[in-house]
Amino acid sequence: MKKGDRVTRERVVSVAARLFASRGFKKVTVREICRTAGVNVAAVNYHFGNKLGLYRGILEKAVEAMRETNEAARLAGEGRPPDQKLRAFVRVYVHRTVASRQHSWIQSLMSREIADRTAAIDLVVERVLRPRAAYLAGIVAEILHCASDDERVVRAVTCVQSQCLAFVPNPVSSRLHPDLGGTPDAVDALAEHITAFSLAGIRALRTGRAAARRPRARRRRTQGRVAGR
Amino acid sequence: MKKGDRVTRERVVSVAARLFASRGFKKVTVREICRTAGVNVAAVNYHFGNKLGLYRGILEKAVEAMRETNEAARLAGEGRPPDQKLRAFVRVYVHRTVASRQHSWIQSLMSREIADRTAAIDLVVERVLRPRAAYLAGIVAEILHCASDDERVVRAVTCVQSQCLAFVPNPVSSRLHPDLGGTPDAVDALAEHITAFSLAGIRALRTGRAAARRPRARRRRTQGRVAGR
DNA sequence: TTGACTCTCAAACAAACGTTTCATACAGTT
DNA sequence: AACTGTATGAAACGTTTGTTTGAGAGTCAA
Repeated sequence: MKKGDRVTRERVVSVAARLFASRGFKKVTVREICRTAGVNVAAVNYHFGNKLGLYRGILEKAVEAMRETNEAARLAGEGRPPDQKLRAFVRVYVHRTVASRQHSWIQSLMSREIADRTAAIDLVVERVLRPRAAYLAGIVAEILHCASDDERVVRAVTCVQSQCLAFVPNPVSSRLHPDLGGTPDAVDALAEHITAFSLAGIRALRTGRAAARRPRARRRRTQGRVAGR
Repeated sequence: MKKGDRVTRERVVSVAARLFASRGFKKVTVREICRTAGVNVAAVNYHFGNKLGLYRGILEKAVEAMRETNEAARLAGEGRPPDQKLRAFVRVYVHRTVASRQHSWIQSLMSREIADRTAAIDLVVERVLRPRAAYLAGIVAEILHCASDDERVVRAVTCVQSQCLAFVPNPVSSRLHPDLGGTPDAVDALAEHITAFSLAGIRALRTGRAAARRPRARRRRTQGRVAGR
């Protein structure tokens, strides 16, 4: 039997992406991929050289999708004041990563890649994360009226990104909270929450007003407990 | 040759904890653990039943250490006003997770567990994460003058926790930023940053002041971009 | 000394793994 | 019809995997 010229190849990619995302590179076997896809075991080696070649192909596909998300989130706020840029970015980003079933496998794959560093994590950093961080740093710097490489900016960007990622569904979050609700309105509310929280946090860094009502005096009293183990 | 009564067992645990944390359950072989520990291959099966038994033992050790961190972070702020409680919690927590070389393997193991859900992730959720979330929820609810199960509280707690975790060193963060500096002063500054950022964010949820200058009008204009792919 | 018990060791086991092989089937070209 | 290049199939390959085995070394008590 012959399936067609590229049918097998795409079937394998589709199945493998889902399986790699949910269980990782090592735990998924070539046999399982091929059985699920309904193709022969040799298909992977024929079309992709070997198992790692298949994984790399999927990783590149994920990177491309993430780049598109970056671009869309950037365009959504183009020409607006910085706080609106941030709001637009968070909104698009959260919609895609938290809500979209279409992109959920990417987040799983990435969280695994961070822990496993199986293959080229550098590709993800250079083509996705660094540009994204740079864009957000520009926004934050504008709000704070300071340079993009200011220590406060770098930290604030990390905080904003971490908050967006904190709400992507995973085995832990689904166990901690009943359900976050995937309806567009709920996601909008979530995005607005993150934006409001972050904007207030960023602005607090301007004067350090909320930072320390009792700036230094407390420190010595709690210090002893930290080292305890 | 005989090493001693419990020497082998502890050597295996020590080596395996490090290896599992850095490369995951499936990728680490029993042979490698035993070779590194300088013991026989059969030692794992003799002392722990099988490979999974060894892994579970290590996981329980990690859970116990995390519970201690929770406790220490809670005690550090006992009897203080809520914002000081939060500050104390973040300070202890960040010191242990971000700076301490002693606890770094735990974070690696957990981030892997979230992605892999190899074994009892429920144990971690029930005994560590849920109590921690509940404690933080109490603090936030006190600041916001509302119930602990308010939607804003749940979200704010998630945001605070995500910010703390965002600064634990991992392959991505070390590639994005040159170095966060592990000196106690730098960690103190980081903890203070997170606290200031979070407190401002939480307080912004009281009135929704910073939340939406242009509450709803913008939504329709950006909506089209979200779905784009 | 004897016996029971705990622990370690080298060797081997069966299963699962990624990969290779080779025959064969199809489509397009000459 | 004959040839060529591409794709698929069933079977097998050599390795690595977690685990088991059985002999033996060490310790303690009687």
